[in-house]
Amino acid sequence: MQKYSRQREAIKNFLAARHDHPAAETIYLNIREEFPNISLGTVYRNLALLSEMGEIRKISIGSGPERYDGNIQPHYHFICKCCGSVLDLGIRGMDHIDILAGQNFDGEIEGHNAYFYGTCPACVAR
Amino acid sequence: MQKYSRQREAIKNFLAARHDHPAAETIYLNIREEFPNISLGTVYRNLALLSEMGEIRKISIGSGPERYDGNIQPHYHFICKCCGSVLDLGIRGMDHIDILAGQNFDGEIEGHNAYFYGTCPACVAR
DNA sequence: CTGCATGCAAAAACTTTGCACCGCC
DNA sequence: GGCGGTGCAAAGTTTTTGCATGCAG
Repeated sequence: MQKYSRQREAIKNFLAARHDHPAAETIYLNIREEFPNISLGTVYRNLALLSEMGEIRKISIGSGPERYDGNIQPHYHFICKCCGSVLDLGIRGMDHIDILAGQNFDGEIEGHNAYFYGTCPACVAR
Repeated sequence: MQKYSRQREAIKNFLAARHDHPAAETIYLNIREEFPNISLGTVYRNLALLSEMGEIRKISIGSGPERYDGNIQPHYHFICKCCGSVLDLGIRGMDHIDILAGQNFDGEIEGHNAYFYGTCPACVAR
């Protein structure tokens, strides 16, 4: 059975309040303001636990450290090639792609991971 | 200017002949049969070069080491949660998703990365 | 009390890099 | 011969893990 932990709670709350998809290191540095003794190991352990429990989402962006998202509603991400930021995209009508993918495939498709890349609004303006 | 290198050629040919999307380590172990003195560093350097030149494709599968694909034709991948194998999927009609993604977004979408996951035919049978 | 969670540090896993030497052009 | 490529090893980056101690149930 799992026990309550203030550290885990703090990590979860921190992620719920952010929308910039921070990496473990960033989370660590921020949580440390509330728990000066917390260790990076604990942050990683709790991020793994929370994402297994489905309370947060782990997102791989192709290079660099993994990012974490407190928003577990289905949505997609956009990665700016220019500044590296990770933005949320609200895309509708993409549920069918699993079916599309399964059409000439004998295995069982459960789902997919996808992200888009390009130049974000801020970098386009610059 | 870039020079010819037998090692790079061998890596490229090796990838062209495989369809299982090997990791750098696997490529290294195999190329070593032809070039017993080749180093892992050289393998990584050439994989980076080849993928920058667009002669091979680097594919991130969410966890573990990066995989490499000698097939540069546009196609998608399927990752088996059971055995970890990476299979090719021939999916048609997914080009529109970049447009879909750009509909409520002010940045510029260049493209996307996506992979599907589930249970592969071999693991379903088992 | 019992056992999961933590802090700390060491280690693992993966990839990159500095440097002297080698070999393509 | 000049310069990019290689081999080797060291180091960098990100993540995991062992262990003694702490704290929730």
